Amino acid sequence: MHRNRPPADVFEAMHDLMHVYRAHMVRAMAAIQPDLTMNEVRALGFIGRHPGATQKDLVRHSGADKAQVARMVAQLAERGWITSHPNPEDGRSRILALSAEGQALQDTVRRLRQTLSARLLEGCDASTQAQLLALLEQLRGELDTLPPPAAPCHHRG
Amino acid sequence: MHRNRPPADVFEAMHDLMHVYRAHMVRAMAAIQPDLTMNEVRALGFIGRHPGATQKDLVRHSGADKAQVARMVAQLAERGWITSHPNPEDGRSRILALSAEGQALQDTVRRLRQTLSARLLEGCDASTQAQLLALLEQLRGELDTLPPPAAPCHHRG
DNA sequence: CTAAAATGTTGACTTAATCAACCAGATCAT
DNA sequence: ATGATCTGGTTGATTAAGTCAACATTTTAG
Repeated sequence: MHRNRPPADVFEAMHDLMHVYRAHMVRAMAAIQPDLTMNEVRALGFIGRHPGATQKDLVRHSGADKAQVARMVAQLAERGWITSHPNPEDGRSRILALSAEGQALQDTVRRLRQTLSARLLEGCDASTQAQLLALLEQLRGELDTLPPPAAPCHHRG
Repeated sequence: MHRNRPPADVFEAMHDLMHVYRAHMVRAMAAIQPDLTMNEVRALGFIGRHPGATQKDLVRHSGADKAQVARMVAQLAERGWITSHPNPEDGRSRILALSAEGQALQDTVRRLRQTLSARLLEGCDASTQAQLLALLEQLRGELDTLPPPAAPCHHRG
């Protein structure tokens, strides 16, 4: 058991890697902000990366149900991490943005993640790192060109 | 919105990629076996890859609660995907293995995953693919050397 | 103007995950 | 051996997460 034989394909390897990475992040996050889910961290990241985004965008990106996103957003706003202003261009939707505290937290998370990834990649030279990153983005680009799935995904990640 | 600016670090890129990949897999799996969770698929994969594994091994690998693993295993056995024989070397534990149906399903899943990954990687030459795979495994190896997290992770993957 | 679609919100419900107590088989100390 | 302790596994209760359907409001199409 626990033979750790090499995985058969890229996704299996990546999945395993993400699993371990996730565990590390969860642990580190728990030390900083215990009452913050990984989903919430991810939502904060998206909002920070996409200023002016609306809830619908978050729904599309996260793949989660819109009801669930609504609740998460409400809670994040209630806890002061994000703001949610009405959209002047569309009376139905609301524009999301990080609050100052949310921005600070987001910076902390990003620093944490970069520290972890730097620690991982310190064995590789710069060109290998760059190649890996480029490759990952290329892969995602190709995945996006494939017919998108109709069913909502469970995500968690 | 949906600017898709390049992610800042490897994990963000990998996370996004895994997200899209996962959605594809979920969709494909739903067409084959609608009543099968990704967690269950992953458990089947682990059992298939680690013959003679016990529930404890699955707990350690998946990071899920042992109660949850017990329930999942029970359900998988009830549905005929796996068998669960008593361990002759330890009266408490039970040895897990794929049934014939489970093995067949596992093969289907593996083929599916490999098709998807092949489709993704067809743009890369063989050496790049090999390098990516090696890099991923190296990264996981390094992650494993870091102090393991105490808290159980939510996984979903 | 009306009909249909889109965005969010809410409530009821199902599923997954967590926690704690527990049992039986192993381990260890004496 | 005997009892204390530990381990793998099971069960029940509780909590969190995710899903589904109905609704209000606004926008868009015809």
